Amino acid sequence: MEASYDPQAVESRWYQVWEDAGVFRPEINPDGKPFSIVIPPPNVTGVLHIGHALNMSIQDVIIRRKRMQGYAALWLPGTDHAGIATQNVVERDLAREGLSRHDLGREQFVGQVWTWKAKHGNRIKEQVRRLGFSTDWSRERFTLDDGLSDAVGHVFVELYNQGLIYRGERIINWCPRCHTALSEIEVEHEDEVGELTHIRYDFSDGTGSVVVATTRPETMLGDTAVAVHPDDDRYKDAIGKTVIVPLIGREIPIVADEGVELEFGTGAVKVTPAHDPLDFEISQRHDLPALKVIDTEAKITEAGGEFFGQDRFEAREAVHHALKKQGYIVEVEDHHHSVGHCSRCGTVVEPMLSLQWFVKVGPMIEPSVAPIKDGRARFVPQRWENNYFRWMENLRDWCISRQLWWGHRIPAWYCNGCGETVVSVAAPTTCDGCGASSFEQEQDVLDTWFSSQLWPFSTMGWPEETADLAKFYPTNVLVTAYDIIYFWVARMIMMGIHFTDSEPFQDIVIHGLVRAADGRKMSKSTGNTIDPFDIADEYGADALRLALLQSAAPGHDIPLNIEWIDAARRFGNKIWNAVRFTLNHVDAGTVPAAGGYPGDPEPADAWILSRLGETITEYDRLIDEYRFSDAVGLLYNFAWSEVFDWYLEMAKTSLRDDATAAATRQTLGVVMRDLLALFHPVIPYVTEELWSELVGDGLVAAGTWPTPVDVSAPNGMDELQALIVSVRRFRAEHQLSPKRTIEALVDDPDDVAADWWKDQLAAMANVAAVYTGPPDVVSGHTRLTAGAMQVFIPLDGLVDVAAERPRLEKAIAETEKMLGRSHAKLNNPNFAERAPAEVVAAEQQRVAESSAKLEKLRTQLDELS
RNA sequence: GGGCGUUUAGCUCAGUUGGCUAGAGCGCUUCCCUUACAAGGAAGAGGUCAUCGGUUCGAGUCCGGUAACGCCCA
Repeated sequence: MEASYDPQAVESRWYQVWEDAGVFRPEINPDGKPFSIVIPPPNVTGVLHIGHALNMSIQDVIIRRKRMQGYAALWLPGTDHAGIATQNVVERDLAREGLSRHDLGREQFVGQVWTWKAKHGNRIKEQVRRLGFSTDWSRERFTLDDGLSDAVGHVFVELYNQGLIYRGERIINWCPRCHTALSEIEVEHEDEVGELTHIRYDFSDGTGSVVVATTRPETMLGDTAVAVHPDDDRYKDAIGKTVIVPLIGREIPIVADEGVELEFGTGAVKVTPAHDPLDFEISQRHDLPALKVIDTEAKITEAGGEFFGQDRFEAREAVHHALKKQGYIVEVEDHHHSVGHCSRCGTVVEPMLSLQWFVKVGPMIEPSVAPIKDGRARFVPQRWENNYFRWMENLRDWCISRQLWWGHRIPAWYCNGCGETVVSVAAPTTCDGCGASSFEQEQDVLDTWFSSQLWPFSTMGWPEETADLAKFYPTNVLVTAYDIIYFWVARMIMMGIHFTDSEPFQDIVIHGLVRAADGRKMSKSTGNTIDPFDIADEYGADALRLALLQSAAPGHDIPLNIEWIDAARRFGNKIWNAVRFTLNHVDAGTVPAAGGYPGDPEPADAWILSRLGETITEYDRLIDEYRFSDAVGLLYNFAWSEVFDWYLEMAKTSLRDDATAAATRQTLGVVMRDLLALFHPVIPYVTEELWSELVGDGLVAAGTWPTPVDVSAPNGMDELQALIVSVRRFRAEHQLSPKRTIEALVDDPDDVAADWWKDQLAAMANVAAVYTGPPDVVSGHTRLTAGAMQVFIPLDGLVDVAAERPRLEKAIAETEKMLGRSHAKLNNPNFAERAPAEVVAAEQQRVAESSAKLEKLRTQLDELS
């Protein structure tokens, strides 16, 4: 083995081995209980970012452990087709050649996208492998696969037949750049400072005017009413009158509607039904016409008169200018409001009246909330369920049609004879209405989320009743960041309940977003992204995974600091070297893959085995509770602070003695082996490599999960460790070289430690101890205590007696303070009365210990002089 | 405007049934190249747990108010 750990060499070696051995297929544990996770499918156009790395690191910990525990564990990978994003990418390529998708035509364009996907779609797959994630590639899925597409068609037709999908004219969010409708959640709202323009609309009878306030003056071109609140005294008399739209000259009514906010602006609002959702609702209630003044290019339509053809923002200026010139502008004030942007391209979305397909969500809300309410499925951490409930309660019908070519084409046909709409998976042959046999298929495709909402079951073959579906659905866990609870999680629950009569997963594990070290969101535009593959190349995939998991406190964002990754990398080197040390004493490949604990361990061996058992129990508990940060922290500290810093050092002493070496060699081997197994789900590469050195039999990836060892710690270990630390501290305070052996007398009146620790004290603190009991004359010694045990160090010739004084005085002061605190507690009658007995007992114990210590310290101070 | 979250060591963060003498990593100080590891070891300094009030024998932890910051929704 190399003296230091080289992640690159190790991490390129193992993935293929795992795959070839079929480790990632549930079939490796044919008799195991099924356990399944479906991956949140990344976007096929994309590259994995550090958020994916976190998301998948968590899933890998869960699934690798379950696999080692003997479950038939399935982690199903795949990607989604990301309608807009993918189409955009290919269109961009075309644009470079001066072409648009319309030059190619639909069929050829879609072919081109498939070609692109074949060429670049494997990138993600390679990245997933690079980071060591143990997905079952034999079950990889893509949302546009035949099977998944069948599921989409089936669901669309069913929902349509159940009256839960309809086509209608509604206000939708239109992206003028992507040229498609967007759903509410594809719109990102950003606070912006705009202007609230107050415009005067004169009554047509010349008796006065009302002033309306708007953030979008250009939409006035499409006004078909002015609305006020029915309870607004200011406008009581105006209701029923008509006003003239400035610049346009159209006469429009003033209506009373409860939807108007009394406090906003002047209390009177202009109503533009074709370009504002609220206005559209008002128009429905008052039977007002909707007039489109902005087209799909975000340009003013002919209805906009002299502004025809202008871009909407240009028109805003122009309209404002014209109004001002003609004296209609009463006031302009700064105004903070939120403006919707296309989540894909950042363009300001245009609310627009449009004929689209919608899912009627109302009837599905209650059934989707129920499983969370009654605990059949749960969010971890639980607080996310509130967000879920709130969102579900406010759910509006979901616009699912997209004016794209890349995606599932809507299975609706329009009869060329009578215009009848036929919804069916296969193209209809004859029209029921008119008997015609010529149909035109709907041009639009479905929102990508429409297919990914089926992911947990469509990937397993649904609606076919496949073996996988029977065995692995519903899945056990879903792991995702909180930002797509609405987009995705809620819809999967909705569809899972509706179509499979089962919640698609039991535990919904929500994690945070990985942010830049300064806490800001990572984004390409601010240029503060960290590429997980750069990290993997420089520090190793294991280091990245370890750092992410250590930081992954449930549901909280993670500011990613490169120092953490560096620390994680150093851990790899540390465990590497610990195994290297082990192999100096244990023959390579001789440690059994499981079991093999010594029957008669030496004291230090017994101690570490007992601590190992406790650690396993706690580690299991924390992972079962999805507290990955705590779990990994626990194991990390156990490995480094206890196994490496204490046990390996104590083992050296035992290994030198033929009488004790055998048990320690055995312990060393199994403890290191179990550590590798426990760490494997977190840092799979280095542990697999070290396993191959140490165990030489099978793969840890297909190994057995350790179970707690039934061994008790020997008496006296705590005291021994405390004494060693005390001696080292004494040495440091008095600048005594570690090489200088300290002579000491040791007293162990209760015989807590027998005499096994004497060699340890010598090796770990360079103390030549004589085990005698206290010296005849204690004066001139300093005394280090731990419990009942004491070490007497003669100061003569070692340190100036006076130099010990400050140390003792400080220790006395600290002990007095502690004693005082304990006394105060115990003197409080309520404490003794109301606190649990064990707490009181512990406090009394503490008093006893502190008193004894204090007494010794005081005696010692006297003895110095 | 509504909701949620955060505020703990110089920095970034843990701290889940209230018992803490409050932890980790990095940074800092001192010593040590001891044959697993200097990508290391040993010892140490550093915190009135944002703030005010309440509940309790006991509050970083529970409740209420305030402030600052962040996120989501309107």
